[in-house]
Amino acid sequence: MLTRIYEELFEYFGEQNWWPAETEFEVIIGAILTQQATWKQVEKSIENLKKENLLSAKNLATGDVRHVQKLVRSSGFYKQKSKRIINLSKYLVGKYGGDLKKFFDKPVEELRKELLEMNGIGKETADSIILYAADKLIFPVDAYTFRIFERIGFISGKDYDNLQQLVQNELKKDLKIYGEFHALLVKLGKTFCKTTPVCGECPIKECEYRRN
DNA sequence: ACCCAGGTGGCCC
DNA sequence: GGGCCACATGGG
Repeated sequence: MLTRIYEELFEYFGEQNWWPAETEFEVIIGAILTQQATWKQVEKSIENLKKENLLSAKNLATGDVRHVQKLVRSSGFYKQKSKRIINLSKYLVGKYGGDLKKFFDKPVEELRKELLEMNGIGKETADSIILYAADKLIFPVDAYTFRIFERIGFISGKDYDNLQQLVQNELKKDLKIYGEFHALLVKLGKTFCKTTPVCGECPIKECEYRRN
């Protein structure tokens, strides 16, 4: 069933090519900045950081908090987010010399646990980083994914690990497919499956919501 | 003017 | 373990 939905989405929306970033570090920063914010807002912040040459763990680790606050302001929650990306950078420099290859070089579960210990990194952010930056097989679940699968009638309630398992058990274990599926669900959510639904041209035929 | 966005952490029960 | 709430800018 999920594979079928994946194919419907891919056919309707086309390839999404996530994550939009030039470097692995940029994926990490973007993943934190985009929490409860739109990608448009994050793009501005990323651009600002890039101009100031702050998109590397070593440089950001020594960045001035007030300065970084101004640069990421557009992403919202800018005080906590600036503190968090600087702290994370310090950690990466302190423990891995800022070398992400070393940071990522461990089993998925170990990497996930390490990420979740960081302040400001929860399950979705951790899993996004693991999938899109570390290139390891794990499926990120976000608010759209919950909403869509709930309306389809596939789940009830918001159990992250449960939904993640459901997807991972059914979907072909392939990095490209995991990455595309997550991106396509976000695309679907933004387009048709908003808080107040606009089902109209939605490509998901098996959705319970439109039948009722 | 209100609602929402590619969440997370803290506090309460 | 679940149910609130603060965190904040910017677009519809």
